[in-house]
Amino acid sequence: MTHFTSPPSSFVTPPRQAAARPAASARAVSAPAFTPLYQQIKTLILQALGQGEWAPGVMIPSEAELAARFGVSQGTVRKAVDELASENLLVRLQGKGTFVASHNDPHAYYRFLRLRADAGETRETRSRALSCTSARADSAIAKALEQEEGAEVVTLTRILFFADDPVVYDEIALAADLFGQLTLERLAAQEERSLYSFFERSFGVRMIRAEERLRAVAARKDVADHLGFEAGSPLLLIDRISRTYAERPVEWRRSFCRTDAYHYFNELS
Amino acid sequence: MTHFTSPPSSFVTPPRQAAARPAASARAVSAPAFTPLYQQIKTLILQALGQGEWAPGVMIPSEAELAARFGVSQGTVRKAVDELASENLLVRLQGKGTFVASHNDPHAYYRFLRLRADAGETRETRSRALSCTSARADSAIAKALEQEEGAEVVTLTRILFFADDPVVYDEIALAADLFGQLTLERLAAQEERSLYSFFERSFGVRMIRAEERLRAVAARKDVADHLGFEAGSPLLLIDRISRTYAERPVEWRRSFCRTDAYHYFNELS
DNA sequence: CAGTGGTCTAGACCACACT
DNA sequence: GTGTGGTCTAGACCACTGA
Repeated sequence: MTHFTSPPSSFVTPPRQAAARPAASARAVSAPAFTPLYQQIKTLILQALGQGEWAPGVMIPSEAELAARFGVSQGTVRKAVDELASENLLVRLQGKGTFVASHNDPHAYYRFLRLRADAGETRETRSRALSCTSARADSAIAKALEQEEGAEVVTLTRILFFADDPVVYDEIALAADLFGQLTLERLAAQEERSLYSFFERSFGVRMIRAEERLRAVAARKDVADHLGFEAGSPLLLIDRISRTYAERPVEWRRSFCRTDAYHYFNELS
Repeated sequence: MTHFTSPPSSFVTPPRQAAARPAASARAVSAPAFTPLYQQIKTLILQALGQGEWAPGVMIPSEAELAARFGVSQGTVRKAVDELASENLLVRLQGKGTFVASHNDPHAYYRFLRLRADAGETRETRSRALSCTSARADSAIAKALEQEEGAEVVTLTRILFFADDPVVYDEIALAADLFGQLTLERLAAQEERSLYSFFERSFGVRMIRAEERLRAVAARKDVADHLGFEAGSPLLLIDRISRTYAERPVEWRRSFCRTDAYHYFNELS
């Protein structure tokens, strides 16, 4: 399909203005706006990803194939894929192909872990699950997961160690429809690099985005005990909401972090 | 200049492989690698920015002009400008032109401020400078600013208010060669939206990147007093190093933040 | 070698903002 | 209307990977 002269294909229907624009009387404000072809392609690829057409870690079709499939030029596919790659949903490897991003990729092991040791490069982490139960969402968790208060969630707690040093205590709540089969046994048995690798491989849920809100708090007694810290000492509290495809929130997490020899690193630009 | 057939121009000298690659014996590992044209263009634009050829906020030449100036196609310039825009060094405005990013732009007022009120959208901030003196860099500040220990720096302290609520206490150290003329009077007199707007307009120094390291600490007595807080209460400590062009670090900053009704917001992807 | 992504060009036309 | 950036195409060739 060419952008200018060919009839719209059944796959992609670029809203050519004359026909696509609603009558002026139908919309008072805010023009319908023009959606570029590459954006539509991006949406189509996103849908394929969301529907699991391509599993995490596998190669997606080549640019030429995608161009043929969607009836656009390779350059247009390229722009769509470029954006998805810059959003960390795809990974391009020259000479090899384009792959679905996965938390099992070595480069992504610590994609969501901003905590670092003050000295040394070591991020040898290990976790110990403490509990895993079914529970009812309180108002904060329900709101975060966009569910009704009292909805069923799976909750778990764990400790994260940096080189055998207990540094983070996590309280996690997961959407029950996706993680209903999670048990402490399965958590203890898994040997993945990160919880998200485990979720991805065992539950087919890929976390693609997250928001964090950080605060300084005084350590609760139980948390302090887990971290070998004194109650009342300052801890970094991180509330995180993680989302999968289509922006669906599926994890709420509250982390308590020791920052006596560790810090949260962030780059601004 | 065409990529394939024309001789190299004096502006851009793409390292064509046959001639440019050093003899195998000269390098043991790690090939010299190929540098794309658009990368070279990007570097040239970056140099022009660093040398102040275009002031912050002004429009840079159109893509067609830049293409002519550098002897490449418009598409190549476009790719270079695209990347600089995605790094927040340039701002593209369809129909208007491409502009040098500035901390005076409304959309950039809070570019480096990740602190938000828990409730409400208001980020009406105001600051009060407390002190401004010349000092010697201690080892931490010297290291951050890539100077010798004991080098002269300008130090200042201030309080940042959110809607008349004192929320952040800042200790700031600045490279003396750039900010030697800064005084408490000038700080008190300035009415810019942010310190970086002020630095940009009055000292010609544009902050383009920063790194932050966050920790939870117990409030020092003096800091607590400034924030109307109790000494020993948990505060969020943020160490920031800000850089101008060519990655040069020019500001070290330590912020103590109340997080009782505010939080540090971050997005992960 | 073939297949992948990566670069570069040239040209046409669209969307948007001014004047 | 003119000028700006934005989209799209078609085609050529380069760089890298792995069989």
